This record gives sequence, structure tokens and C-alpha cells, in this order.
Amino acid sequence: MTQGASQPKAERTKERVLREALSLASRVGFTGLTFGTLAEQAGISKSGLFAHFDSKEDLQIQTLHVAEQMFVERVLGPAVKEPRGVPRLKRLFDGWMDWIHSGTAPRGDILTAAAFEFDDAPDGPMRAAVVEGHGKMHGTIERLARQAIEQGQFSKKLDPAQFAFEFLGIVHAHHHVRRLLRTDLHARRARAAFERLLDSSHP
Amino acid sequence: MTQGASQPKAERTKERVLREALSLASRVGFTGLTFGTLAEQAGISKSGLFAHFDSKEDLQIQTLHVAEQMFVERVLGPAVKEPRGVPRLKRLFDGWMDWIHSGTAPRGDILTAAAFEFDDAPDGPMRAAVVEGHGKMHGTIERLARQAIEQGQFSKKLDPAQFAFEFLGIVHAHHHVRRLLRTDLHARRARAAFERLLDSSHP
DNA sequence: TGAAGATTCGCACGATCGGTCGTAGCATCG
DNA sequence: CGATGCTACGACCGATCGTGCGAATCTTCA
Repeated sequence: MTQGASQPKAERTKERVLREALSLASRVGFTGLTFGTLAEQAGISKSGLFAHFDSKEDLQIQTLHVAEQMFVERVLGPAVKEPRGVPRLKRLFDGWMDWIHSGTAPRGDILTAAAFEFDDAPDGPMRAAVVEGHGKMHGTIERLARQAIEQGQFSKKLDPAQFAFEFLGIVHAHHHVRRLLRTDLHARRARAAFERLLDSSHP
Repeated sequence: MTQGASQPKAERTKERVLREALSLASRVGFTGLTFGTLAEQAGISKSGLFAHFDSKEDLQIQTLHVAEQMFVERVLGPAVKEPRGVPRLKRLFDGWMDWIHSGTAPRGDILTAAAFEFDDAPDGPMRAAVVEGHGKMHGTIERLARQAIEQGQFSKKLDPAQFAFEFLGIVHAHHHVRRLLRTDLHARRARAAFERLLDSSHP
């Protein structure tokens, strides 16, 4: 070992493996996140992985949590530094779009991808984790919308849950079309839809 | 054989198998549409299926086409019987929602499900078929929106492609949330979103 | 009815999947 | 330094996948 930050070896490898897992999952999905291929990509043996992950589901969930944490750091964090209300909502949307189009590690919106991947999967811990993540997102947006109402920027008659549904709908629609047609052309459309949503939310 | 409608046996079998395939795919997805399970459900041997379908991809594509044909019959057909413009668009949306919630053969929106399933799949004939189907839908909605403009029901400044993007976005968002949360509660939200879309499209 | 051809079957293949197990090596700490 | 236990390995299992092949059986039509 070297200096103070003496991470117990195992933890260091696990971190590295999880980085690879995230990159792999963003390319082939969580279902395609296979012990075999991950082992190959991470330069470790298949059975070696079992020292860190009890099962494939365990691997998927831990990888998902890494992605969620990254979303919080890179998108949600910057957003809540904006003043409450519309600016915060705008920053959230913009940050989300930027995250999707950024070239870094988790290509595209891996969280939305996971939501799509597991929406019709049989019940299980992974599905539950995805549902929980979706619920948190929905709740967050609802809260931001409520704040916008309190600030007098949104109409008092606005239903925050309806707003959250449509907000997420736009992000998801964009994600979907982008994946299906393999083009960034629809970012424009998503932004226009978001503008329209904001417009019709004003008092 | 019996009477005039003497379908060459093979065709009858194939039709029956395709019905089963549709029902199976709507439960387990097109990827889960397996030769083994389909054979079991259709009461035929796995290898017997190969007399009708060259490969799994062939099976998927043919099943998809059956679903598309059914969509045209049950949703698009009734819609175009309405007068051009808003009534036709409304009928399309309502019919689509009804189709999703109907209990008959292809449970839920199997076309949207396919679009989700193959949006991040590697290139291939099946993916191409899904993309083509999406393009047709988009084009159809665009056309209907253009007609609404011509009727003076929509603003001349409306971008039909943007309208189609948002229309499909609402349907997809609803489909997604419905699958993820396993509840019909969000049909309301989808309808409200559609109303809002119509409102802001008026001249 | 009987021959020809369409249709279906049984069987087997190679690949890949998630996962287990016994063991060897290496890091860690007394 | 030396014992201990975590870490990683390779070999292997049973299940399932898509698919090929040769033989059996059933339809069809002259």
C-alpha cells in the first residue's frame, strides 16, 4: 500500500469494476450487463466478480445506484443551487438534456433507459429499485413545481403531479426517439415542448 | 377438408401460431418470444415452427406486422371515419387509449412496447421494421395535424412535426408509466396532457 | 388409390446464461 | 515475520437459447 487513503484493496477493485459496469450497462443495458462480458471488460475472472456481487441482480442494483448518485451530483445538485421556482426547474431540464448529450461515462440517460428496460420486467428487487428511483424523480419535480406556485410563477390551479408527469414525459419521449432514430435532432422538439409546458403553467 | 374456404392447411396453422405469438409477445415482449415457449403454447414442436419462420427475427417481424395490421383496423380505421381535423385527432387518441386498456388479445400497446424494446437494440431487420412503423405513425399524425390547420382549427404557425412529437410523447409516456407502476391511474394525466396540447394548438 | 410433395417431428449441436466449488495466492495485521 | 482470512481463479454444472438435419407423417391431387 502507499499512503493514508489506504483503501482496502477489495474496495478499490470494486470501484473500478463498478465504473466498468456503468459504462457497459450504458452501452448494452442492464440486462446485457453480464458476468462474462463484465469480467472480460474489467480484466477479472467471472468468479472473481462473485466476491463483490452476490448475484446478477445485486450487480445491477449496485450499478444503478452508482448511476443515480452520478445523476444527483451532475444534474440535481447544480439545479438546486438555482433560486426556487422556474429557474430551478429550467436548470434541471437543461442539465438533464446536457447530461444526455454529454460524451462522458454513462452515455445517454441510463436512468431513463433502466426505467424503460424494467417497466415490463417481472417483479424483483431490481424492478423495485427502478420504481423507487422513478418515484423519487417524480416527487422531486412535484416539489419544484409546488415551489414555483409558492413563488407566484405558476398558477395556483396547476396540479404539481400533472406537471411532473408531463415533465418526465418530455424527457422520456426525447430519450426514446433519440435512441430509436439515433439522432440528436429531437432535442429541439423536447425543448419546445418544455417551453410550452412552462407557458401553460403560468398564472 | 370441408368447404370452399379451403385454406391450405399450412396457412391455417400459421395463422393460429401467429395469434398465439401475438398474445405471447404482448405478455413477454418480442425478445421473450421464444421458439420453445411459442411451440409449447401453440401445441406444435419447436422444429415445426421452422416450416413457417426462417428465424427468430422473421417470427418477430411477422408478428409485428400482425400487430400493426390490428392497430390499423381497430384504431386508425375508426379514426379516419371522423371528419378531418380535430375530431379525427381526438378519435385517434381516444381509440389508442381504449386499445391500450382493452382486455383483448394484444394486451396493452404492443407497438409502443416494441418501440421501447428495440430502441437500443443493435441494427437488424426487426429494428428497421420498428423504426419504419414509428415513422409511419409520426407521418400519419403529422398529416392529421396539417389537416386541422387547413380546417382552420389549428394555428397556421403550428409545426405539425412538433405536434406529432408531442402527441406520440404523451402516448408513450402514458404507456411507460402504466407499465412501470402497474396502474391505470395515469390515463387521466395523459388525457389532460392531450387536452393541453390541443388547447395550445388552436389559432 | 397411390405417388409426390408439403408439413411436422425428434434429436442433437454449440453457445451463452447465471451460478457453485475447491483452491491458490496475496494482503493484512498481530 | 508468520499466521490468518479475504480475494481471485479455473473448471464445471444445468438450463435455455437459436438453429440444422434426416426421418416420419400427413395432404393434396392426378
